[in-house]
Amino acid sequence: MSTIRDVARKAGVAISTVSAVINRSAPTSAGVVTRVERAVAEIGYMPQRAAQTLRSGRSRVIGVVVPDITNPHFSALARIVEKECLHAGYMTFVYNTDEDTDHEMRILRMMRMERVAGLILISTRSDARHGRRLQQEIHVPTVLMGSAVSGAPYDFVALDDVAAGALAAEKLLKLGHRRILVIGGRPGVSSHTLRLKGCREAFRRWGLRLENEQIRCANFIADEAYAETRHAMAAGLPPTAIISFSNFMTLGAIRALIDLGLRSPKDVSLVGVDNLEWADVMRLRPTLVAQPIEAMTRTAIGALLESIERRAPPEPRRILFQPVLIERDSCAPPGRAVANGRRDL
Amino acid sequence: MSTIRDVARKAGVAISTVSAVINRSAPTSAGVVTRVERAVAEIGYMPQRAAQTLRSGRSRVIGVVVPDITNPHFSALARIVEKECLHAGYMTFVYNTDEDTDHEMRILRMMRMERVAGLILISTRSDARHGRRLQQEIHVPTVLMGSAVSGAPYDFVALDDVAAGALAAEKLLKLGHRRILVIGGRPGVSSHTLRLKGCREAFRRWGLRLENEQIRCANFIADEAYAETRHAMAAGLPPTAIISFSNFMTLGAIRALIDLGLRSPKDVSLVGVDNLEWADVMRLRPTLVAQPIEAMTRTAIGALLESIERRAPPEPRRILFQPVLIERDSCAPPGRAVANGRRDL
DNA sequence: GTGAAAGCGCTAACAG
DNA sequence: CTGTTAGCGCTTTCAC
Repeated sequence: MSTIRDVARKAGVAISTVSAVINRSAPTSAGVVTRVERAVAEIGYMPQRAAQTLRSGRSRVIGVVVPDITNPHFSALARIVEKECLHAGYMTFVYNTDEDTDHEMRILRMMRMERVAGLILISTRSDARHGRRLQQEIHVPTVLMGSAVSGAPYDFVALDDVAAGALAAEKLLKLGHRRILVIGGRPGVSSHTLRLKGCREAFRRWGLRLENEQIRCANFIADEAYAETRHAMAAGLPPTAIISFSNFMTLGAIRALIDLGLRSPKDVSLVGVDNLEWADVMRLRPTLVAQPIEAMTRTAIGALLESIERRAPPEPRRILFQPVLIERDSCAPPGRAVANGRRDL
Repeated sequence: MSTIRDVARKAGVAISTVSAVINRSAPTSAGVVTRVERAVAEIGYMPQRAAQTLRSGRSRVIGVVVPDITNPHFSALARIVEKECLHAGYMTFVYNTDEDTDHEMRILRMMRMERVAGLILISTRSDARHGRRLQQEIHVPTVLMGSAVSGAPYDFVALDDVAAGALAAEKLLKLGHRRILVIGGRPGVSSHTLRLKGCREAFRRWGLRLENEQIRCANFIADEAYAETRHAMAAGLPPTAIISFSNFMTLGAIRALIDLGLRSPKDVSLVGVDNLEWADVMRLRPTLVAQPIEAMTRTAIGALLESIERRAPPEPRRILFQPVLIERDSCAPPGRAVANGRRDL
């Protein structure tokens, strides 16, 4: 593997000139540039990142920490981050927490060892104690996505979760549903808490109350949502409608409904939060509250790169995006079938 | 950020001793070990990877190059690689080629700059010219997955594509289908070519011939498969069955069939290659030829780590896994509906 | 076991 | 613009 010295020798210039040409870090004459570039090409020289990083103290790598890359929501996010970063000359380390806080910490420590230049973090908890641990582990510009963390001084880019919860609940309330089951995520995660808050507020606006018995937490896991749905529908007085707080849980609920031989919206209505790419080929075409994932991610990475470049960390910003209701076939007034021109389930 | 000197000073030992303790690279007494470890903990010391890499010439990072992380097949793969690598003390760089050969080369060059210790590569082409370019760009142990590359001296771990193609075709042929449309991937990619070969062989075994008009390449892209399906089904004499060579293309075909108001297996049968996690909640529950993705990936990463550790690159191996037919509701004899106890479409 | 010392390849500062 | 130089933090000899 050739070094910068070889290039300098070949091009007949000084080492520092080669460095200047490569990094455009000092003015260079056109003639020198071409000579250096030719030498680089001939030798097949590539700067050694480890040496650059060691010497400069900056790493040109951004860490992306997500719950589960297998979830289309996060793989879409990772994809966008990768592209934007590449464009800005950064590479990305993508890691999964599996929604496990200890593992999150372990990954953050690894990221620190790698001296990543910045972090995009979808954290597993939102409490202040977690915020403190985060600050202990993180020493680089960071933007939080998805769920906020109390007291953590980082930019936060996410869906307006209160609005999302409200949108889902309103849709059902308006149709006349009252016995609504909410399949929530995980207590302690702001996206769960705030969506729930949105639901509660919607109920209140209708002069109603969302009772605790109507809320079941499925930890954002499809199988748990499946179990909760089956259990709820088997009860003496089953819900007439279901709200699910995430894509995988919506899928779990759909599977449960199908396995029970229930139809939607005839037997039960359903609204899920998060987009589902192939919703329209499903037996039960769910009405969904979608997030503008691309815009959100671009904004996040933009904010991150900005705070990396000008090294002074600013006042933490909170940037919220509005959810969009995408209507399909899973909602109708309770207790009767609907004829909307589409066959359902 | 503290350095190894700080630790040495704090623990009252030599720098080289600290290094020996951390890397277990030389015998050390128990007393020294505890003293060093306490010092590390107290200071919060973390070795700087860039310095380790620079000095040792080894990087502890493995590059993973996939077509599209958004495809569940590849995100599952990435997940498994990440976990296995972490276990072995490696990190992973995951990058998307977007099925673009130039971009693949660009990524490989980046990987080289990063001095990755090894590569898991799902390449975009299989021809010998590509094999030569690969060898120019790659200078580390590598294992190819998914599609082979002619003349490239790397281990290859994949599905037995000929068997997969044959399995799909046999299933349909056995039911009596003759007008079968094959929605292929991309010419020049071995997974496409070999699956096609499998189909051809199956036809031959039945004394039939798969005509070129029956084959349409959709480049592994859902939208193109959608278009091909719509087009084929609108023809004067539409196919009675469809074979799709990848998960996204199967989804595209399903969407097309649904949009056309066609039912499966009543109007047309369908077999797809690749698993589809949520196949059972789809309007059209497709029979699929599945790959044992987890076993394949574990094998690949095992082979890679092995050739990284003992540095002599061995004879390239080819390890093939057998496909498994997962039957659902999308297959029946041509020209008549089937009553199998499940409602379809 | 210890301590000293030589770089890995690069950047950045400096005097010419 | 050039050439020289001093490290960045670590691993790895080597003599003790």
